[in-house]
Amino acid sequence: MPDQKGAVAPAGARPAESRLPDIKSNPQAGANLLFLREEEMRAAQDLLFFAYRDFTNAADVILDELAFGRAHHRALHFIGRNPGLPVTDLLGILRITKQSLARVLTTLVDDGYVAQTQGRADRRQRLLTLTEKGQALERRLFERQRERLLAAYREAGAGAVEGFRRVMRGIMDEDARRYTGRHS
Amino acid sequence: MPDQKGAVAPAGARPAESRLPDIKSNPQAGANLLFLREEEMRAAQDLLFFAYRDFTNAADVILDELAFGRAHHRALHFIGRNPGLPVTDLLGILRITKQSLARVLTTLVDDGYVAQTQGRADRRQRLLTLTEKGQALERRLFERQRERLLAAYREAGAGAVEGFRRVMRGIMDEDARRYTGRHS
DNA sequence: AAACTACGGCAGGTTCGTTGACTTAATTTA
DNA sequence: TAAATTAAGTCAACGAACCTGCCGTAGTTT
Repeated sequence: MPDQKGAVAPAGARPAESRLPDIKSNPQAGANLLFLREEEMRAAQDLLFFAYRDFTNAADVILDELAFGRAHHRALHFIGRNPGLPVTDLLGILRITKQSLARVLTTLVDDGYVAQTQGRADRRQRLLTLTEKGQALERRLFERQRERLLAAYREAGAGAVEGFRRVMRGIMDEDARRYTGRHS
Repeated sequence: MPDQKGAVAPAGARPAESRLPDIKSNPQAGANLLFLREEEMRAAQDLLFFAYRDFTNAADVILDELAFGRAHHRALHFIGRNPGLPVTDLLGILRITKQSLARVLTTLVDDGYVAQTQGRADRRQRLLTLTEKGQALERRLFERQRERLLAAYREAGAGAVEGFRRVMRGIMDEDARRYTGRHS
């Protein structure tokens, strides 16, 4: 969408003080700008849908092998990234109910991918960690997504990546912004 | 993650030709760079999860009112963006089965949000469009996501938005890249 | 001692995705 | 023109992953 403004208010066609499009003095240009804004927002909806769809899809081949779903992958990812995470915190990250998490967590623990250890400070807590088997699986899943991401990052360049990060963090909730800030 | 390279190879500590970290001559720095890369990729997984989670969530309040789900929203969005879209094309965009789509499409048509017209060139086709009621609903849903997105765009700035676009398009599949290119 | 919290589990329900088989109508191909 | 293919719809059955509401146990806080 390059330089649509120029098409609406070509330089030299009017006195100097109205070279930039002005919504008040030129309702036509204002409407046009609003339209561009709107199209930009809708295009972003597309971007989020397709990028998320294809990114998550990348790991599905491996998950299918093991009869696991994406919920299992999400749990593995966040436990791997936060060793010793209490169940309540994981629930807060995933924003699902205890029962939904229990279903995937039970199978992950039973199959030896995730270990639970009693909290020292608060013995009610079950702190979650990946076993070696769990780490190995998480790594396999990660590798698939990594390829895709690495290619995208390399192609886009460092500046684009920084912009990507800024916009993505702006889209998410305040608490998620805080959480993602901890890691960087 | 600013300027970690400087910490590994401080300027002036070595002859000029090795100021930039070199994986071959300095395996320690190489391992460190690989680690940074990996952490960067995992951080991106977080970004995609949280941004998508909170972005899609934004419209849920309205969907709940009408007893619709996200599948309905996705259909409304892509039909609204592509008036006269044949069913097969919509299936290709959403990457779901005919039956999954039929379930939401039937209710959308029955409730008067979506209209089907017979294709002129190929009369087997049912071309999908939003009715006025459908457009109004799509707009309401869109407004919720728009606020969030607009704030993120405004905060991040135009350069960051361009970077965001580049990375997102890099993550998605080839055909999705082609599709998203059509609109811009 | 009472109230609260962390975790687990049960019962039952919804949304949204799946496969497979079959029909109708229209188009394309041999 | 007959046969094959395609667009769309439909039925039955299933599965993944979410939900609410309720209860129990153990540990912590007030």
